[in-house]
Amino acid sequence: MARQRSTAPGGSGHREQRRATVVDVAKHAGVSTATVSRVMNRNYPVAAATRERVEAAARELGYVANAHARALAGSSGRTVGIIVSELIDPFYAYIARGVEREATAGDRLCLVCCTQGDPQRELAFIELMHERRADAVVLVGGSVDDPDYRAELSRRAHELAADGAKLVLCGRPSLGAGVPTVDVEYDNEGGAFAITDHLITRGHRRILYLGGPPALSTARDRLAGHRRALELRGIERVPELEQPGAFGRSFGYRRMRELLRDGPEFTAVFAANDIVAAGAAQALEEAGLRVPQDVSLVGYDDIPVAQELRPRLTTVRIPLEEMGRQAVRVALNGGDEDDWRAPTTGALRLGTHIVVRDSVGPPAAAPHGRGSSRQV
Amino acid sequence: MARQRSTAPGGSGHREQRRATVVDVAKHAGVSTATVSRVMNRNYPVAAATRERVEAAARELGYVANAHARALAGSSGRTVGIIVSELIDPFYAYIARGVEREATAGDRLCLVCCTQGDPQRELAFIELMHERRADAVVLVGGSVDDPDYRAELSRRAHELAADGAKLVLCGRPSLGAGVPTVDVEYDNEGGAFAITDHLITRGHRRILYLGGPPALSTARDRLAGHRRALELRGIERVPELEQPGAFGRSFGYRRMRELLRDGPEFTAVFAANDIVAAGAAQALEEAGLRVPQDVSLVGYDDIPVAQELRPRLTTVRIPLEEMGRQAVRVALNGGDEDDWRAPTTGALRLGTHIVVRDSVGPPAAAPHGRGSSRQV
DNA sequence: GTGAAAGCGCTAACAT
DNA sequence: ATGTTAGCGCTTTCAC
Repeated sequence: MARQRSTAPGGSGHREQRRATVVDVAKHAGVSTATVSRVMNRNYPVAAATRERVEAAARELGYVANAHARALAGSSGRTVGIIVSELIDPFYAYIARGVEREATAGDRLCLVCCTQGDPQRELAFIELMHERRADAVVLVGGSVDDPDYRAELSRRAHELAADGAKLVLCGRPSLGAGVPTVDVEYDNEGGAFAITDHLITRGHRRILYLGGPPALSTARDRLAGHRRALELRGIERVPELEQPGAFGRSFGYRRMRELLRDGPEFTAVFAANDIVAAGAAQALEEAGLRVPQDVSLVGYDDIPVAQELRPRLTTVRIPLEEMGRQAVRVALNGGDEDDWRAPTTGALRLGTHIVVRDSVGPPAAAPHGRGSSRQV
Repeated sequence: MARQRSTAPGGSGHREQRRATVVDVAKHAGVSTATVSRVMNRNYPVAAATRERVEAAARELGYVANAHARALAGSSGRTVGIIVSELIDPFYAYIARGVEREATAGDRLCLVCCTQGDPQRELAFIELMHERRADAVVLVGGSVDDPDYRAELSRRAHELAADGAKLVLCGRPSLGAGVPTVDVEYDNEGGAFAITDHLITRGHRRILYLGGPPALSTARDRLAGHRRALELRGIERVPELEQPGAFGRSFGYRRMRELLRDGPEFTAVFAANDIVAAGAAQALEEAGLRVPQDVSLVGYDDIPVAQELRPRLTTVRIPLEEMGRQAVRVALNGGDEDDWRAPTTGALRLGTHIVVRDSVGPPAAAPHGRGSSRQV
């Protein structure tokens, strides 16, 4: 569908309202298009009087620059793309906020896409953003570990790089040394280690690890940190105490409920993220179990719901918004068309730390689980 | 700054990698650019064999279409813009989700901007999106009622319309009959009326209305609904029971705390939204007041936190995501360059309904407030 | 300080 | 079914 091209001159003296262009403005102001351009971009010496006239003409004609023509003619697309799996998930929303703010700060607009967890869609969106000549495409959150997928992603990264744009991996593992990406990560494994250790320090030995798709890098790293902490303290790993699954609230609720019925004994649960923790908390509540008296509970991410739960959730804080900011910051400044090493590759790893609130206590005298006495 | 024209990655014998264009692909495939275009857009008869060759050439050259050139040459920008005040606020996030999904469904990409509540920024973003030739610009959430601002907004609406694009007002009052906008609203006033009536029906007479910037249309409408319910039931309006303010959690918390210390008596609280309710809930909790035994509490929006609070919050549900969807749906289909009445103006009003959960009970024997006995 | 003109990469008539 | 050829609206040397 084309912009209205407006037919005909009509009989009346009205000129058809075709959108005004530089040419119109130039004519109207009695200058050349070059001058109009210079005025609009205010980046070139132009006589005050001339500028005044041009601006007046533009205003009068309701001139609105065409960003496409502008982008085509040379300068960058002034765009940053961000791809998340779900906008309403606070984890992604906070990162998106960081990206949006930094993009705006860098005088760019932000293209946003939601994959709903579909890697195929992710790839397609990268392509679309590349077509829009985005200066950077930020890929947020854990990724699956399919070789074909990684290969495709790498290919896209190269294509983008060939075009002077950057693919930013935010909170997911690097694609390897040869692939021109910018990596902005956080210490997933470390955070999980720290909070598990926190639990152990409080005396817990039987800790239930709950949630997180085993296929997602994020979830895998958290589980790895958890295991390392156990190992370091010489605590035997009990397979039934590892219950990965999904990252949603309903998973936390349902699985916890099942486990409460016929799962192993445990005195604490480490939910793979705060959302899962919220679900688990509900199951615990409905089972008449108190947190932290009967069972301790911790999460990961420190999104707002962590403070809304009762008791308030002890969890791992990630500098979400900061990650988003850094992602675009290094992508935009890290390779300013300077001829550094060919594809500018950056890496950044932000720290995490645990936030202690009220959901952890010493282990209950009678640990919870199959065959234990249940209070109801 | 131009696309990097530079050296190819690796030291091997690569030739200078300028981004491939239709011309390159055409040459490489031994066809004309027109054919390449037809293949890429798969919307025109092309011999299978030819198509095959072209596709191969494109793949081989790593051809990525230039969306700007494409947009310039005729077709639309394939873009929908959305402007919200804050992405991490679930109210906006859900609407944004609807917009994004519908945009994607309509084969468009989504430009997102956050104003952080600044009307000036809002205007600026509209302009930017117009420059990008967005097919629709969705403005989400309440607005201030400044005449100059409305005038500016109207001007932008006209400019957009002149360009075949639509300004969509989502959850905010129309700009008037003369202005070419698409309006997608929900029944703010009605929801407030309903939930206040719910409280009254349970026996409450002294209801505290808490939060919401008086300058925002959203907040004003909610307060209006509240007042109408009171009036209809013949309940006298007590000025001190109306405590507008902000839409944030901290406002709810602080003001509630102050009010608990030296405010008027009340048996129920109607928070202007769920976030404010969450803050109020905390203040209540800290004061040793139980909900709903000592005081009832309701909110507005029905965002996820409403289910996370204990007791679960009774509130007003708004079809947030649906609004977002409709916003782009009517904007995109409502005026398909057909020559209907000049500027296609649409309007849509979605319903709200209250969701009863556990935060409302009958009034406490001893109403809460200044001079009342407080349990601690 | 300002103008003229050559593209940027693509699509869409219009030919063939 | 495929090729030719104008532009789309803007920026940007290069002259003046």
